[in-house]
Amino acid sequence: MTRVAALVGPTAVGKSSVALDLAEALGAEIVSIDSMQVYRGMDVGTDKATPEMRARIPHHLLDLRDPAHDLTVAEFQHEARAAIEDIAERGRVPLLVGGSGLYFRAVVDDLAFPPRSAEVRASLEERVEIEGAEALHAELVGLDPTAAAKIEPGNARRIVRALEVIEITGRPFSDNDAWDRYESRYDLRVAGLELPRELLYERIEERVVAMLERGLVEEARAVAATGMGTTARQALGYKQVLDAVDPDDTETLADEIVRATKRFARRQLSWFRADPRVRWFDASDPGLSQALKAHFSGDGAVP
RNA sequence: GGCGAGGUAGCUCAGUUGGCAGAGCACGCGACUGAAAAUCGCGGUGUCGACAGUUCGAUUCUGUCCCUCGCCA
Repeated sequence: MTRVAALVGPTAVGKSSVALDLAEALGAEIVSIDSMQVYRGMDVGTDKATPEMRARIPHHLLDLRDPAHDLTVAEFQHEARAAIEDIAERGRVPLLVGGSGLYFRAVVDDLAFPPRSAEVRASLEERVEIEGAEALHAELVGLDPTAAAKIEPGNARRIVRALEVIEITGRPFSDNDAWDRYESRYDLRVAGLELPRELLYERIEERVVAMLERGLVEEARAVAATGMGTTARQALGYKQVLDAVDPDDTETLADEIVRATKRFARRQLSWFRADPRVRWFDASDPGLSQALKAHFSGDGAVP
């Protein structure tokens, strides 16, 4: 089995800089597990690795698409696995670094993503409009009770997807039981980075201010001018810039981005906390670097 | 100093013809199957400015005081 190391955690804990040091120590190359850094031109807002960092350690899965063209989880899964194989074949260690929970599991676990159908989806979405999400949820209860039990009746997005898959594949949406198993297809070792909440929030605030200073507003407008798909369009920071009522009111803008980012960080944490494979490390610990190296190069005496 | 408006959750405010105080946001927790930086679910917020009076019962009515804002001087 291919040996894979992973570093996960919420935004702004300091994954990227730790990753560089770690990659050097492990003889690793970095595979970004980030749903937004795959878009070209979205650099300051996604805090993408700089050219200097990339020169130091090769980074994969960055700048895969123009923002106008959405990249799906399934495509990401495919590309990331290819990168992992490539790195391993060259005798180096793939180091996965990022905070996109679904993308992480898509790459590392045997999750299958049934195809999509624009027509089926469109008709389902129309029905949500007229009948309401609850009605479709009721229908899902009849078709796939297991899936229905796990999806809230108000969550139109997930209900639509479940019904779409059932219609396309003719099988229950809940068939994909790999979901609950947390069994990686690789010889995987995961480290999670965390910080006391207050500190994490402070760092988020500082980071947003820094992004604004580095020209987030200009970047967002430039990218928007060349076109943004639905996915890129909702990226934190970009969305707030583009939706701003008063573009000159930087204070309100910064405030909104900070709030959204904190909310996001919480959701990231709740995602990774649920993964039993993650071994947590305090990012403010002076001995962090040492501890991580020990964790990844040790011979498997992991919890 | 006079007149007016107001003081209720961390914030913005709603409300109670007198009967256990409620929304949004924030915050905490959770779910997560081709948009996931998405989408959705659950949860607690409290001397209702202070003191006195009326009342079985006052955040609500009355009085005094304090504070904030606006206008006038």
